[in-house]
Amino acid sequence: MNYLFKALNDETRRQILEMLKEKDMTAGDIADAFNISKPSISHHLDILKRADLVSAQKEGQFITYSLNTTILEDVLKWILTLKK
Amino acid sequence: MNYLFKALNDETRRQILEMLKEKDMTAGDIADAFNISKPSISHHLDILKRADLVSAQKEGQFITYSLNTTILEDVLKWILTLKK
DNA sequence: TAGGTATTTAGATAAATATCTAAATAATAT
DNA sequence: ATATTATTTAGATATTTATCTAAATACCTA
Repeated sequence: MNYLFKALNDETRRQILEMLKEKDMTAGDIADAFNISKPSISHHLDILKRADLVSAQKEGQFITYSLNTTILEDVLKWILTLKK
Repeated sequence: MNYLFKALNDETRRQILEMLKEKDMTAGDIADAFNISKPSISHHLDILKRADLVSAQKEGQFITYSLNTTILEDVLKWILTLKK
């Protein structure tokens, strides 16, 4: 739960998730969408991956990232229990 | 949205919300439930208040905090849009 | 195998944050 | 009025985190 909230607590990472909602993207394409260095984006992707919010598929030279929404169930449940 | 996720990104603060779900509590009672100094808890309560996740009612010498779940709708909506 | 492209890892740095103690504020009670 | 209790504010510190540049790794192609 901690990892999840940590991963979601960053505007850049949330935007990455929103982009991946539309379509799978390579690390490079994701990085190009931001005014942030590739290593920094790589770090953000790593955090998202550790939180299981995205998955990575190596395709030759490229690494394609996909959104994983199943883990979001946990957040949803937690919030819903608060709302009684 | 940023404030909200920031506020939720802390185990202590999430526990406070869970406690307030059960019943309203004074700052002191909340602080007593943790192994953390009162000023630190006061700071956490301030962050929750700024995020509009709790409200505070002054009752004489005491300040009673209550959970405010309406703002959680925003988080729910954001997550649900990700889930398509 | 040599060179190019995609991505990550390593190491450094500045900013944000959680925590503490001490002091300030505010209300109550003697 | 003074002391006591509840809470916050101020200031300091250690840890975490987002970012950068430079270097390493991995794959592809000629």
